[in-house]
Amino acid sequence: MDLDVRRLRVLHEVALRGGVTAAAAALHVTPSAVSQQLAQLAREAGYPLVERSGRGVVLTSAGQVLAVHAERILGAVEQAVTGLAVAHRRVAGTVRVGSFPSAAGALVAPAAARAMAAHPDLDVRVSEAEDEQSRLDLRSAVLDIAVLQEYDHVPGIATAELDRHPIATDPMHLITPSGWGRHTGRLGDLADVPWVASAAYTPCGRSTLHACHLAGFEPDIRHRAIDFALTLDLVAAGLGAALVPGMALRNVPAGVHVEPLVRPVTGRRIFAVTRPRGDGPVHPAIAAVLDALAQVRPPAGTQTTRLAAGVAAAMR
Amino acid sequence: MDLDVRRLRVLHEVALRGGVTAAAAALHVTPSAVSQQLAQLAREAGYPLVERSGRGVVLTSAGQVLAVHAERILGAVEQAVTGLAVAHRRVAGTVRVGSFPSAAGALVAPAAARAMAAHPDLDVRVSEAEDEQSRLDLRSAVLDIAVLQEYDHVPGIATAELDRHPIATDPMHLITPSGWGRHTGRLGDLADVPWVASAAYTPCGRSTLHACHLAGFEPDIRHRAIDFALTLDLVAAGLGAALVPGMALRNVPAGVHVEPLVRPVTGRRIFAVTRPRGDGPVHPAIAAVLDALAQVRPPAGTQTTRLAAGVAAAMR
DNA sequence: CCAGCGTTGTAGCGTGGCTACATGGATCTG
DNA sequence: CAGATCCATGTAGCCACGCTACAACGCTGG
Repeated sequence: MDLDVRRLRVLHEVALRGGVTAAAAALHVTPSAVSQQLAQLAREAGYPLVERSGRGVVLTSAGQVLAVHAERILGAVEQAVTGLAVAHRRVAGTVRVGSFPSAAGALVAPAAARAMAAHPDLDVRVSEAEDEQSRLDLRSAVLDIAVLQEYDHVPGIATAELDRHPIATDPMHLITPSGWGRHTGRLGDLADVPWVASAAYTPCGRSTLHACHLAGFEPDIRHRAIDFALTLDLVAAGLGAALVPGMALRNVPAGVHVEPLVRPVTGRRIFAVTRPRGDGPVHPAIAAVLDALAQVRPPAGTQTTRLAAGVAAAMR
Repeated sequence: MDLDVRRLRVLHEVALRGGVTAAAAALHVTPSAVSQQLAQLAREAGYPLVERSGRGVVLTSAGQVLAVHAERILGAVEQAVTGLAVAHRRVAGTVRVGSFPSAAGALVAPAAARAMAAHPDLDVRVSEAEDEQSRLDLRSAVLDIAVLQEYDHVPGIATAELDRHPIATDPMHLITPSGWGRHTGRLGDLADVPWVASAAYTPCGRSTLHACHLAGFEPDIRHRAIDFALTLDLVAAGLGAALVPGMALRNVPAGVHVEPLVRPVTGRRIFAVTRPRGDGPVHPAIAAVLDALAQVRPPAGTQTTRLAAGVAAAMR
């Protein structure tokens, strides 16, 4: 009984994505192929692994057990590949990095360029995605590094069982139309103005709300943006004040006043996660990108604090 | 890059057996198939894994690294199967036990019968083999349990990186033709008689020699046996004295006097080894056989001491 | 230097996995 | 409550991969 890795990857993907169709999409095959592989794996394992539930499927207890082991096995395979690269001290190959939008341009793009310049055989690929999708893609080896964020006082994404590499802290800034002239840096002084915020389902939107509550008022949110560029434009148009992380302040349009938020001080932590490597080494190519991420200086105009200390050390 | 388990098993086998042909034999395929799989694996890994050396091949450094990881991966796969069986508390399947000759009949056969009687879905298969071959077959998953021996003062087989389960200690006995009448139990009193010993390359043969040296004399070894039955027949024929472990004394022919060796006291330890399971559980079927091995009472006439204590505990 | 062993290439066959399509069950909607 | 939709699973057929059998080649030991 030999439990092919290919099949185990299928099971893992079904467990991760919650269905045959989603797993098939992630694996770039048809649902039929996934279904057949699952059936074959169940035959080999001796127990049914999934059972139908409504429109979809759920894992049986055997399926859950095997899925957990599958992730370990896939990890062991990855460690073998890493072992080969480490033995040859070769920084080469493709590293796929997923990042939430505002860090993708400000942090990941320069880090990718820096890493590729330093290592000619290294190929870094960046993809912009929301945190949760990055996390899933990381676990299913679509990505090698996920750059995630965690706002103060807002529950972050679950990163247990993933390796965490701090990159930077990014304090919130208060932006107001220049014409207002109310530049105290204190949130409480802006309780009576209209607000611009990120969408309610985003951690930034939740963070804004929480910060206002800390300052003792309920913000009158008139406009909702997804992209920080729109937030800036709305503020530039005089339609309200907003709270944005420093990294979003690379290209501030005219008519916007920026100041650090001094009361209450709040912000977000930016960090990278990788698949757990146990007690083994990090793949040299991934280590090179993590290094570049830790060392990149955010573009002028941002107020982000680097956290290079310890990151390079943590990688080896 | 996905490194199929099947291929990794091929590499592992080549590393273990030291050649393509030997690995092919162990895997029940032709050498050509092994060679092709190896070439394919090298292509996937990105490095050559073997290089020709004289008539055979040796692993490159990359090959060695990958072989080590291969064993871990194969272990992880086995732990997955074990996890399924444990989750269903099902003592079923085939357990292959390899044993050195004298324990195979005295210990393993009754243990196998006992285990199969207790668990109807359990299939135990016994094969007699020398320690070193059992060890190799255990590591390449041809066997699930290897029953090995270790004589006092004789270097035993390397069992590092294998899980060890003590079964019994087996003290040496002095056997002499009945007619001699020299029954002191002391080796030193038999310095001037002819001897029968096991072949020089066997640990028992070496043990006999060492015991005589401890007693201060060089034995005059006239006859060499492989099987203890022949040893007994030679002694029964009056051709010499011999030193044999208690377990070999199940069917003592007429004309042989048996007494425990009291000076010097020496013997062998009998133990089972299994593939390392890390911090995971033992497969229920294997645990059942280990349990039976620990609990079996050696047939009447032997002088073996059971070591049941702690074995059952160690298994869970 | 030849015989033999061991590994590697090549042709051909069989197995197995994939796609495309069809089927069947469950949920949502008008 | 029926039709639409979504999701998983069977079926047929094609393609790719791995195996065997056979041949060739290199090294070693007598």
